[in-house]
Amino acid sequence: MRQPAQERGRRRRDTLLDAAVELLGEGGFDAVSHRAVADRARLPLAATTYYFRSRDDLIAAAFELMVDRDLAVTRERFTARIRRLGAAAGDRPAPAGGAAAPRMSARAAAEALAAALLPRDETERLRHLALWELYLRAGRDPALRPLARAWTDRCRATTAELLRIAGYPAGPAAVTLLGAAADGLTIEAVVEARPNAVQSMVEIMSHALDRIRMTEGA
Amino acid sequence: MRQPAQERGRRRRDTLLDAAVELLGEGGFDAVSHRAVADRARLPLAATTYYFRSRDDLIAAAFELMVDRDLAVTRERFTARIRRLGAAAGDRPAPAGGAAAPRMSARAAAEALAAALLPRDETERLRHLALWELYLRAGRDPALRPLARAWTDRCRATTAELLRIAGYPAGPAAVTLLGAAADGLTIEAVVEARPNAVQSMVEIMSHALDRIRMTEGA
DNA sequence: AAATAACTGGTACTGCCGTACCAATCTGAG
DNA sequence: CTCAGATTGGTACGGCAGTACCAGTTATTT
Repeated sequence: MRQPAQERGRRRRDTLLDAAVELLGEGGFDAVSHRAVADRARLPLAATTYYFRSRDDLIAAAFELMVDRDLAVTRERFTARIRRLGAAAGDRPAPAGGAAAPRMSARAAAEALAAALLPRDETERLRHLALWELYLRAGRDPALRPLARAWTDRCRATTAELLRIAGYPAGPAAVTLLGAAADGLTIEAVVEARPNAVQSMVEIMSHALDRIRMTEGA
Repeated sequence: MRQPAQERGRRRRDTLLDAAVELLGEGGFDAVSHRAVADRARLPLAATTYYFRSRDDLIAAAFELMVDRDLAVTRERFTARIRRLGAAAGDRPAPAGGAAAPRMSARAAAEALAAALLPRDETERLRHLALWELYLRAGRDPALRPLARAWTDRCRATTAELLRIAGYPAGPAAVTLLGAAADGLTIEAVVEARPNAVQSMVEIMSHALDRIRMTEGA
C-alpha cells in the first residue's frame, strides 16, 4: 500500500501525511493517533489503516517527509541570505570541489548559518522538536534507524556545502565538528527556548570559524 | 508528598523511583505507567499515586535522579582514567582557576572524554537515550524546563572542569563549542549505534583540541 | 492509652487506543 | 459495458492507561 494506484488515493494519502506532520509538531507522537490524524484530514478513521500498514508506518513516512522539508528549508534560507548579501556574484556551487575564497566574514557566515538552522517562531520550534523526537525514537526502533542515519548524513553533506558556499571549505573532521556542534546548539535552542539562542550560536560558530584550521581533516 | 515523613515511606519512594529509572531506560516513557512501576517495585498500584502527585511528577523526579547519576559517572570515569594515566601526580583540581599545563596529548584527552561520555554497553546506551528523551520532552512540558536547563548548565560546567583537568583550559565560547559538539556526537552514537562511535569522537575531539585556540572566549 | 496522621492495598471508573472487519461504492482496464 | 480490484466509511473488540476512592492498618504524637 506504499503507493495507491489511483490518483484520488494518492491525494488522500498525502492529506493524511500532512495531518500527521501537523499533529507531530503540535503534540509529539502521542498526538498522532489514527483517530486524530483522520479527524484532522477530514477522512474516516479507516483511511489511516488503509493507506498505512500501521501507526508506526505512518509515523515513519511522516518522518521522511519532515526531513526532506527541513533540509530544503535550511538550504534555501542559507543561500537566500548569501545571495542577498551579494557576496559572490558568479560563484556556482559546483558539488565537486570548487572552493570559494573566504569572501565572507566569519560573523556573517555564522549569522547565515544560525538563521538557516534555528526556528523562527513557536510553530517552527515545535516542528524542529518533533524532528528530534522522531530521531531519538530511532534509538529504540530499528525500523527508523536507516532514516535517522540518512538524516545525519544529509545534514553533514549540507553543512559541508553551506560552508563551502560561504567560503569556508572544511575537511571531514571539521565538518563533523561544526555539524555536531550546530546540532547540539540547535537542540538546546529548541528545547530550552532561551531567548538569546541565535546570538549564542552566532558567537560560538563565528568563534569556531575564526580560529579553527578547517582543512586537512582526518 | 515530596518527602515522606516516615523512614519506610522514604525507602518505598526510592524503590519506586529506581523502578521508574529502570523502565525509562528499557522502554522510554511509554513504559513508565503506574502499573509497570508498581509491579517492578513489587508494590501495590496505589503506592505510585500516593508518593507522586501524578505520572508526570514521577517522571520528573526520575529525570532529576538520572541526571545526577549520569554526571557523577561521567566525572568519575574521566578522573579515574586521568589518574590511571598518572599524568599529574600532585595536581589538585582546584575549582577556581589553577590551570594545569597541557601535559596530556590531545589524543589522550579526547580518549578520556569519549570514554567518559559514551555508553559502554546496550544498557547504558538505552539509559542515555532515556535521558535525551526526557530532555526533549522539556521542549513541550514547561514543568521540565528548569531541569533541562540545569542539566545543560551542569554539563557545560563539567566539560570545562574536565578540560582544565586534562590541561586544556578553555574560555566560555570554546567550552560551549566543544560541549555542544560532544552532545551532538553523543546523541548520534546513542541513537544510531554506529560501530565506530568512540573512534569517531576521539578523532573529532582531538582534532578540535589540537587546532583550536582555546582561550580568549567571548 | 488515646488520638491523629501516615500509609497500605484492593478495586473500580472512564476514556482513548490500535486494529480488525465488512458491506457498500467507486474506478479503470478489457 | 462489465467486472475485478481499489477504496470507502461505519462499527466493534479487547486492552491498557491515569487516577479516584476507601476501608483497613501502622506509626507518631500528645
